[in-house]
Amino acid sequence: MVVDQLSENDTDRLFQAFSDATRRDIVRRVSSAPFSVSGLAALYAMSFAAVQKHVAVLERASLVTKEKRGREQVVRANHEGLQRARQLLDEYEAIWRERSSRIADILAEETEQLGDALP
Amino acid sequence: MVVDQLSENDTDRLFQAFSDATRRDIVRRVSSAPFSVSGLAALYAMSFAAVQKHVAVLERASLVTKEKRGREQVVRANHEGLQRARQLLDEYEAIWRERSSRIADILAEETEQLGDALP
DNA sequence: GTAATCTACAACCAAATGGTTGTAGATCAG
DNA sequence: CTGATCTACAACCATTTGGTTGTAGATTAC
Repeated sequence: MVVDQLSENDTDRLFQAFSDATRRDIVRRVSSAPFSVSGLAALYAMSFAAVQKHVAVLERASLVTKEKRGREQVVRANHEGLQRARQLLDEYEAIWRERSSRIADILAEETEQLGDALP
Repeated sequence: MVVDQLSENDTDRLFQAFSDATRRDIVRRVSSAPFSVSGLAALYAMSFAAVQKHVAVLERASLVTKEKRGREQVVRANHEGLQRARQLLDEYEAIWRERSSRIADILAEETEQLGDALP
């Protein structure tokens, strides 16, 4: 499926975006209030251009949006990316739980047989 | 309460580990059943050494464990890493929801005032 | 015992990543 | 109008990443 192939790349970008402490901090900040790019840049010990790149990475990952507002660019949280990331991890959790419960079933069965064998 | 103090580097590694399609597939596979490293390697169009490295990345991220079993190395899902990742995303979600509800409150207040102004 | 299998690890390579500086175009303030 | 501010983007650099091949040590199978 072409859709899946494309979304694999999207997923790569999504988790890649989360794999940097500065970017995670930007996500937190803009999740509670909008920031301009320069407003964000003022928060970190790195150049404006570096922060600009981090924001671009987050935008490509659908974790933030940018909106031109006069000469500023307003950065806001984009819930879409976060939602997708959470959903993916939920799927892995579901797979894990399924195996967990299969194991639990087997243990219960063994316990039952043990119960049969003992008076 | 300081339940799980996760260093920024640990978090980097965690999400970095998820940012590759092969590694995500390995996580899914070993979540439903244990695999040897060579058993995993047989699934992908890349060298054994490449898969070995992917498994090592997942192990450092606490997403899988390896256990020597004869000459094989059995790879299993490690729920710890997945849980941490989910918890982190839950925190971002909480921050976002908080802002969301603040905005909803403001809108409700405005609607109320509008109601007061209109007969 | 010998051969096949499984793993570890080193050395190497191309591409991506995260940072820098510098330049230039818009927009706003006084 | 002029200067300050905000952004975009290019060029460059060091390090990391994801892959390769090759070698060597255990363990298992016959």
